[in-house]
Amino acid sequence: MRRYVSLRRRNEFARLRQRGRRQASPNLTLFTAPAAPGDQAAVVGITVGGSVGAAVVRNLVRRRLAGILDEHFSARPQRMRLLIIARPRAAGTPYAELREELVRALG
RNA sequence: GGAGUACGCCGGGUGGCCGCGCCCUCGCAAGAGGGUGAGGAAAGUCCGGGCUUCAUUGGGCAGGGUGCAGGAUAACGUCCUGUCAGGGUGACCUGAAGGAAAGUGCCACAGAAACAUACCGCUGCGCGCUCGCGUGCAGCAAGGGUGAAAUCGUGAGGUAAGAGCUCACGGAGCCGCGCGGAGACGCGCGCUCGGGUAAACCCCACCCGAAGCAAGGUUGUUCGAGCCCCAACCGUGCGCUAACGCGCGCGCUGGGCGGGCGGCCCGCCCGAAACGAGCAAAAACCGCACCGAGGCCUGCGGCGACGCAGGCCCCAGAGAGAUGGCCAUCGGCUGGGCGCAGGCCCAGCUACAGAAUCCGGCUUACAGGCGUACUCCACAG
RNA sequence: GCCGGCGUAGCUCAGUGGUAGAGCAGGACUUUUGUAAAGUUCAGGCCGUCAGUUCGAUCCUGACCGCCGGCU
Repeated sequence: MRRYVSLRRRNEFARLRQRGRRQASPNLTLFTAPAAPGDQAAVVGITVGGSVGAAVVRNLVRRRLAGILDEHFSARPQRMRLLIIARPRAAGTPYAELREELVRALG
């Protein structure tokens, strides 16, 4: 079972972008907010835009980020809302580096 | 052995840890077990179809596409076998390859002239004189020069000078005839010998209704405009009149007006059948993931594309979107080092790329490797 | 996913089968005590890339590349 739930609706993404706390690092931009009432686990959205690369590259980045989050939340379950936006540089960043960056950002 | 051509394929294997979608079974549930899960291009969206909705009584115009022949196919701009032209020593490759003696347009600059022409010229005759030039008329298109292109090429004859004017060899054209071929076309004979451009308009032949799965279906609701007008005759009803008749309404017919036939016209239909606009909409289910122009194997027919028959198989599918991440090891290729050699060691590289309605093609991207057939060169027997 | 449109000077855009332009911006000069404005003048482009048709392509045809938009 996955350790987090996906954000689904367009307006939820928009709300998190506007109201969430913003945090930037070389490869990623993060928006975080406290969990909404009714959330059973962390609610996460991952955005990988067209500027990152072609479909194969975008899929790889998204899967790596999802893998890191899964590992992280299974060790330390957390209820929160999170939006991760991959920046273009993330395409060429190795897995270990990406994991370190994301884990540090999550605290 | 080297260089190359064509066709068909593969494009990592094994193991460990942590994970994901869908389906089935069990379970009240949390969950557990089992099965299954990207490509040759899934890409670009360039063609062709299936499917869905709209339109459909028919015709025309406009528009778009294709363009050697015959065939294959559900269809195609694709494929196959040929023809012709061009390229290559060759195996083979490439070609939007109908029509320019239907018509119109365009062909810059240069050049006399780009469509029918004569600048420098050549020749004959006449005249003039300063006696080798000028000029008039007639003939010629060989030479010069310009251009991408100047009207068959070369040689000989011929002539005042010349010219397919004649001859030989060669080239081209369309028509006619004969022969061969299913045809494109080829061969022979006769005839003719004045450009190019149709990926310019165009002509000819053939083909095409429009949109697209965010199509569309099922499950609702609100609003807007609109319900028509005119008329001689005819029919009919009502009213007035003693009656002839008159008036009004309706119908039929005709005309108008409005609407529809997705670009236009003819023509047709309708006048309340239905039309238009919005919200719902942040939704669910279907379409849609088992049955197909399906895949694999074998046989038969065909030069081949392909077709037919039999057997076996069921083969990804969501709706923020699964098919992954990390590690080890074995491979593969390239380079370097060591070794007589089998081989060993080190380093680097291990591609292009990710289904969303489904098929058939085309095009583009791609580390590296395999197989079959054939060609040329070198060497050996 | 499906369907459209556009690439010309640093920027915004014309253009057409025959030597590629305009405005703004830039350089130099004139004018001014100086600056601005104005005027004169100069430079800047393989017309997105690669093939094909043509004597000749920015233009016509095809394939790629990049950018922008619409459809629930």
